[in-house]
Amino acid sequence: MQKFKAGELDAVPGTTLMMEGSSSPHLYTVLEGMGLRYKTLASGERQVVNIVLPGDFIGLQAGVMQEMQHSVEATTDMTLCVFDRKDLWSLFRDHPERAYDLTWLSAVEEYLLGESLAVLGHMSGIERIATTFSRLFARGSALGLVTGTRMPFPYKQQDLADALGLSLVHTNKTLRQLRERGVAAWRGGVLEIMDIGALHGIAGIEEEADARRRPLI
Amino acid sequence: MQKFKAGELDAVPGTTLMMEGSSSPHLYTVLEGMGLRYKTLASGERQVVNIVLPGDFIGLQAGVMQEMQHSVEATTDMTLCVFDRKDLWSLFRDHPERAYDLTWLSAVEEYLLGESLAVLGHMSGIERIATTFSRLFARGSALGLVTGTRMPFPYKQQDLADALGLSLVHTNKTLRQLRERGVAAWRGGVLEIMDIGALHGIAGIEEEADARRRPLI
DNA sequence: CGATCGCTTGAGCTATCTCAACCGGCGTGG
DNA sequence: CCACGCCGGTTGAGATAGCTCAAGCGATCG
Repeated sequence: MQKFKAGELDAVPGTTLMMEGSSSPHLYTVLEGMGLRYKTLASGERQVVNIVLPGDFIGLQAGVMQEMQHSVEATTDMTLCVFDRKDLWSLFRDHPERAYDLTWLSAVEEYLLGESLAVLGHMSGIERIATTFSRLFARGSALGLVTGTRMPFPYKQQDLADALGLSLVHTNKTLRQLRERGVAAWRGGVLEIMDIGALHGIAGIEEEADARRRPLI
Repeated sequence: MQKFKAGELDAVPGTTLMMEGSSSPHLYTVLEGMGLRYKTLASGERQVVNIVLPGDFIGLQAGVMQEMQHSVEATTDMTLCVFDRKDLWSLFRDHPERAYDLTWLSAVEEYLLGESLAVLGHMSGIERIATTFSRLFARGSALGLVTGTRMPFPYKQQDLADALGLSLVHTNKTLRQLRERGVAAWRGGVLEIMDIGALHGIAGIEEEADARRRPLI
């Protein structure tokens, strides 16, 4: 995509990269850092749609639709690769293989959202957290963010609560349970998986290893 | 897309058009009828991801990823326009404007899933149902499915429950509430909106039409 | 006519919510 | 350098939305 790259952007924690309802002139690829993608509801509450990690593409919606339907915010310092939105069409015209990749990304995104939907729709608090930790850890592994049993997870409990549709209080108490049971501990921005078998057990993952799942990312 | 059309397919109620985990040789556009898109969870429960209406595209995931991550089933008789999966790449190569449309569709899909996520994450039972009815009615209007205050909605209560992450019993009791309050009644496969204002009120839609779309600072 | 299916309703149970308070660390201003 | 205020996290207690179990009902079908 070199010829589409318009520059690089450094963002500090708290920066809003995309605003719900607006139409950004830029699209981004995350090179470094972590963020959050979220929607703000009529009630003022926040639904975290997903966690943004390196490699993620930001702004496809704004690219093909009129405007973004969610906001994106930097949680840590981030480095982003910037593209011009207006180049998007020429990418489709001149680089079909790139366009194909983009659509693939979008399909993966859709897949992940479907998974999340199932988590919110059918799981208890502790199952939601365990599932989230498990998937996050897998993603983190693929990205080389994992060191031994730990990976950075620089969010607030409120962020996780908003992602999982749980109250802050209940999230906190459930995290404590996982900690006391020796399954996983999340403190000081670091997630430590102490017993991945137990974690999968809680998450309802039947340890089928690779029988079924192909690496998506 | 004429030149990609490979044929038409008629499906009877209950037909599985796409199977989770499989890789279909065909993609479809819905010409007529209604269906359901759903995931089956490890626990055997079902998460309805969304409702399939005429105009919807089915199978993009199978097209660009290895396999489908959800199943699609016909609820009523359906007529579908069939495409060959192997033509997908040539579409990107030779018809960028079509490829662009496809990506647009995918982005819209992602948007809808994000909305659903917010519904499951932050709304009470009655709010979920009201929101769903409201959105459905809007979609139905655009498709010309609405006659006066009614539109066909040929599903089971269990389907709605599986979509909204509620138990069947609670769904039933909540539907009764809406009926008794004179807001909406769903019987015999027909959804009737009796008081759309009240419906929006419950759904938390503030009737501001277009005023809302500019919270830019 | 029995069986099945979708819908309805009742009753009790509990996961999760809300309200409320407190605690430790950190940054800022006096 | 201290004191204060704020933020994120922690904990307790009471309230409740929604769950599960269980039973009954009417229509449709073979």
